[in-house]
Amino acid sequence: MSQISVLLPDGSSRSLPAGSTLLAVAASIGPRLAKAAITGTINGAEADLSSTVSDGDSVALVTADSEAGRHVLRHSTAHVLAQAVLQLFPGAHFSIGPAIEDGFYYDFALPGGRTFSEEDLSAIEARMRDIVAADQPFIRSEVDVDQALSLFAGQPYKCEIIERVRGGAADGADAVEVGGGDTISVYRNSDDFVDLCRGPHVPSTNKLGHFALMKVAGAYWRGNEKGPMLQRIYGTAWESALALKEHLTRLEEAAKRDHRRLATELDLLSFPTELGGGLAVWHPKGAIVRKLMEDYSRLRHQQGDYQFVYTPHLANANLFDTSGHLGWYADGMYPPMEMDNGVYYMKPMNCPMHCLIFRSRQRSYRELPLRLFELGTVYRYERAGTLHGLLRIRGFTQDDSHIYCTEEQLSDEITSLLDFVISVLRRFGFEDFEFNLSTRDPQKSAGSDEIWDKATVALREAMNRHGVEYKVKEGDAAFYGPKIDIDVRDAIGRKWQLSTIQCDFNLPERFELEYVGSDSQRHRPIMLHRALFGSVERFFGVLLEHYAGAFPTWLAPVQVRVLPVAASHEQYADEVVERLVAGGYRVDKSAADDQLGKRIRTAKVEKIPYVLVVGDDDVAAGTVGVNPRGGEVERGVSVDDFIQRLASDVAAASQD
RNA sequence: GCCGAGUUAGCUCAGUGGUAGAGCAACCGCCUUGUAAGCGGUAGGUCGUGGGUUCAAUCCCCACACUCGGCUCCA
Repeated sequence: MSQISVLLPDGSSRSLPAGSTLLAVAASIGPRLAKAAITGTINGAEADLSSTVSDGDSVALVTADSEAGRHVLRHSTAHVLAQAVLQLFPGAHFSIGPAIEDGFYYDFALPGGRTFSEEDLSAIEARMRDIVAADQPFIRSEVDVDQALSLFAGQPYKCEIIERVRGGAADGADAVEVGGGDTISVYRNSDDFVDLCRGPHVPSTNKLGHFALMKVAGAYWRGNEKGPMLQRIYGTAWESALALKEHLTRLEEAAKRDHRRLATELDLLSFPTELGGGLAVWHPKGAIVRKLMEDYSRLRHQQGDYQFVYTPHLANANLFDTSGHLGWYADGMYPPMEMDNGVYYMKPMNCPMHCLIFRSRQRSYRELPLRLFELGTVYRYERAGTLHGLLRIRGFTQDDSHIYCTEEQLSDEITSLLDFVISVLRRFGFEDFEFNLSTRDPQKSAGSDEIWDKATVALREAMNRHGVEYKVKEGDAAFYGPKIDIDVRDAIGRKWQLSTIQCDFNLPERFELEYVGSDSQRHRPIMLHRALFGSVERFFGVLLEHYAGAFPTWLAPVQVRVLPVAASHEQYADEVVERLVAGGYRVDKSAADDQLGKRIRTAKVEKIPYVLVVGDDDVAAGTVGVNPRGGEVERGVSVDDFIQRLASDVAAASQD
């Protein structure tokens, strides 16, 4: 038998008999790898371990503890889920089941419109474990469209996917199922279960097992809300029991940070039913944090040469006709209010009003860039099922600015805005930023191609000049222009979209905005929409989760709590409180009605940055015992020293 | 808006076709406390709202509101 040679990732080559499989390559490297490998790549293309390699191929093996490996595990586990469901629910239809971040899902339609219950999930999971224990191989084969249609007769969703392959329209989720090309690949696990799939898959179900079914939810077939609603089962799968456990622990930790839970526990705000969905009331402790955030924002805008404006919450429908909002987004606006002199709407955005301010008198090029800033409260009629705590809300306040500038100023303005955004967000403890450029969706946009191109180029140029890397989201722009969205990573690595910088050639045209140039001629300004927090409410929610409720000292609702050890120390405690309050700090006292340990615990649960304990020693020496959040207790600190420490703590986090 | 699950004391949650319970919190006592829950007592609920079934509904049915998990949407 002739020998072939394959190239390994480390640059070495290995000689094997012709017709060897990827698994044989793994085995030739070592028995441990042969056991750990679940798939591989041949010349960069993903492949099953059973694939044969050819002379000169570059090959690599994929183990379960890599991102690619986990992806395969999850996809294979999704197949096991489908098999279990088809066995337990005769007549069930299955549609698609991809791997997703941390897990997988599979969509089904049950006979008679039945839905899955929690108990069903346990039964399905048990059946899945049987399938894993049965050590079923994943056997790949390729068929043509007609063979595929007969193989999946009685499975309308599968047949629809296959038909789309015939029509050459397979893409996205379909491609995951069938791959590209004329032939269709299928994977068979047993006599009664075969699924469309591009693969690759683990060689056998015994490579799986560290999974859990998480929840069941409705999902539209092909994501089309006019199409049928399927039943989606979500699961998670990992390479080891430990990795699975760690994932579940991470979920628990994230749940503890849930801003809705923290908002209630820390008495920050609430969503009274009487108020209506998606509307919040801010309690004193939430309101002070919000005020500090807003104060900081105002300070930075003032320093950044922005001009403050105020505009009303209501406007005549004519305004939103002019702006185009009624044309494009009437569905997202609160319904009209009929009044004797016309129809009024709650404002969904501040920009039309800022345009009116620009237009209120003649403008000179010497005034540009003109930066109008407002903490402007807007109302959007978000659909009932989309509301989500502070993150998706119907009444909210934008730290909104509209910048009017000349075409020549555009690039500089955007470049400096990028600095401004990053600088402000850093003050709130964010360090990781990701930039996205959203481009035009021809179906949902106003304005000419030329204008859009110009705006898109300006945004690209600015990011290139600034040296930030960015991703492009095709067709994700607002109707009036392309935008840069800025995502941040929070303390536990979750991604949040916060800031936005949007280029708009459209509104200046609609409002016929003009300035007088140095040539004495009238010109049309360009407009930038931008928000840093986005929505103050949403940003507050993100901050709550980011800090897990433990606001840094400069933002904490209560910065210091003074605890007299016993009633005899109350007077001294009051003196300490008075001194701190006089210094401008937010301080309170917990009287000696309860035992000290109890009061310390309460303060810790409230996540107060500093707990000061004062007793006999302190009264005698003019000191305090300092118990900082997350730090070591220190006795006998002079009040002056503590104030100094507090001042530097507050300053460190808030100064630029 | 769609699919599913929920809504019981301020909070977290038990519970039953015969008008309700715990822990924490609150309040009142006792304790006089040195770094994460001292002890005892009291009060607190039209069981989300409105209809219906029933001798009887917090429980079963319907509608609505709100919440949660997704889907869709997000200027």
